[in-house]
Amino acid sequence: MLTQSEENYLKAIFSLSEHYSEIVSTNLLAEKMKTKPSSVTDMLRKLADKSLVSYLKYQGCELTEKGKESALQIIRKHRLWEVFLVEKLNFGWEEVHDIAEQLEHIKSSKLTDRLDEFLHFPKVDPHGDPIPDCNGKYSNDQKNKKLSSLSLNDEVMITGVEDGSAEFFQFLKHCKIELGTKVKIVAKYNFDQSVLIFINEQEIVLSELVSQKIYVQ
Amino acid sequence: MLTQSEENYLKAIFSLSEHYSEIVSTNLLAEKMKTKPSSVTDMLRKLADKSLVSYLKYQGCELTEKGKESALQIIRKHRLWEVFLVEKLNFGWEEVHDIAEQLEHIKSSKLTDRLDEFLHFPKVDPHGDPIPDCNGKYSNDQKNKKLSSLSLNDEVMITGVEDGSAEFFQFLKHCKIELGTKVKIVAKYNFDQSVLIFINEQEIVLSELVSQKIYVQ
DNA sequence: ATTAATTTTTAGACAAGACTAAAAATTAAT
DNA sequence: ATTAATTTTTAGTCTTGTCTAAAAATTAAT
Repeated sequence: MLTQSEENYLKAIFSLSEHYSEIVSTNLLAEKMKTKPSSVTDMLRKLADKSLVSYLKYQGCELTEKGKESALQIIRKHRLWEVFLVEKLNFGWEEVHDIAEQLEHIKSSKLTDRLDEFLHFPKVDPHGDPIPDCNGKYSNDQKNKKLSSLSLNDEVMITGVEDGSAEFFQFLKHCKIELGTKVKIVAKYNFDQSVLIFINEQEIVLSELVSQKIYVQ
Repeated sequence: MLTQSEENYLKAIFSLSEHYSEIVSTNLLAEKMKTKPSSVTDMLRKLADKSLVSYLKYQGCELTEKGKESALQIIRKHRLWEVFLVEKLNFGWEEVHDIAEQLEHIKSSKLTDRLDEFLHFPKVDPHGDPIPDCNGKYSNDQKNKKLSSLSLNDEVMITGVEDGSAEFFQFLKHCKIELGTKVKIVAKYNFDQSVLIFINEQEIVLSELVSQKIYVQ
């Protein structure tokens, strides 16, 4: 049985090896976990003892198959609860993360599977991230094309956003940028890589940073 | 902010002072918490430091107003989640307790209130226990008359059951005893205080112990 | 009213998870 | 190829919540 802390480490390692490299360094993990490298070393030993990560002193760590499976189950729970909070309890995008962060640690696979069924087996969470099924399988075609990569006059639909700060979500909310919203590229400015888009019957400018955090299809 | 352990102690003290006496002894609390009296003493100091209980060495403890409020909020969450599990996710009586035991520690009063609304402000949980409102107020008229106190030919409806073991709930399920089920007393046997009841088109005998754990109106 | 039995508290220890400061290993730089 | 800078680990400490064993207080019994 995993502690909450162990679960959080697994999730962090999974996320870092997805976005950076397979092997995750102690310092990077410490930064992600908002803790000290020495604490990370301690925890990596424990996770290695439980065969959840392979860990070599001074080399970094990597999830084992068992570790990956555990991580995916936690991610599954996190994203299902986010769907529940938004769809059933009318929470906003920006509010759900912290609550789901708590709910993801509830231990009952029966609860998870019943929740999945109750929500009609959603494929993505409210940010467009894929939800692993009960076997940990998921497809990630929702979040492969960034808004920043589009050409002039392209017309697309928003399918996801990068995990961001509450303030970022607040901004999206203000612009009424939601999953499923239709967007057209009206202009691209090379001097700062910002884009002018037509969305919800009006035009708005998105900075390069923002346009790289929005996924479309 | 309370730890999960502190919350569990508050809940236990609340329950014991309801069922036994206002002032709760260290040993009784230790038994309820399935821990040692010395651990209880340690925790009572902490809770007293936080003004959640009043505690006098060798005398026992009692919840303060603040402690009572906290306990009621935890109980509110526990019972709302039980309703959710039974009503929305089709769990059985006997399965919900352990999961609700985890869910009750999720910290977000907004979540609790939204859940309450989503469930249409239920007054009682699946066992007939009253659910405190967001101010901690509740009425306890559902669980004041025991089935064991009825007279011959009385016809009543089941409004609650005592908190019991999974095996007890299994037994109730087997007899199809649910909240709202109609019952008639067909016979009372003085030699062992058991009762013969007519329920769901058939007659069954309930032992004294069982009939004392079922509430009616 | 002493003694005996019970209850409760103290003292000291342990595991988990975190921290600081110092040491060791690795990587980068001249 | 040494030295310097960086990264990572070790050693020792702290807090929370638990435990055991022993001491102190309370209650019961003769």
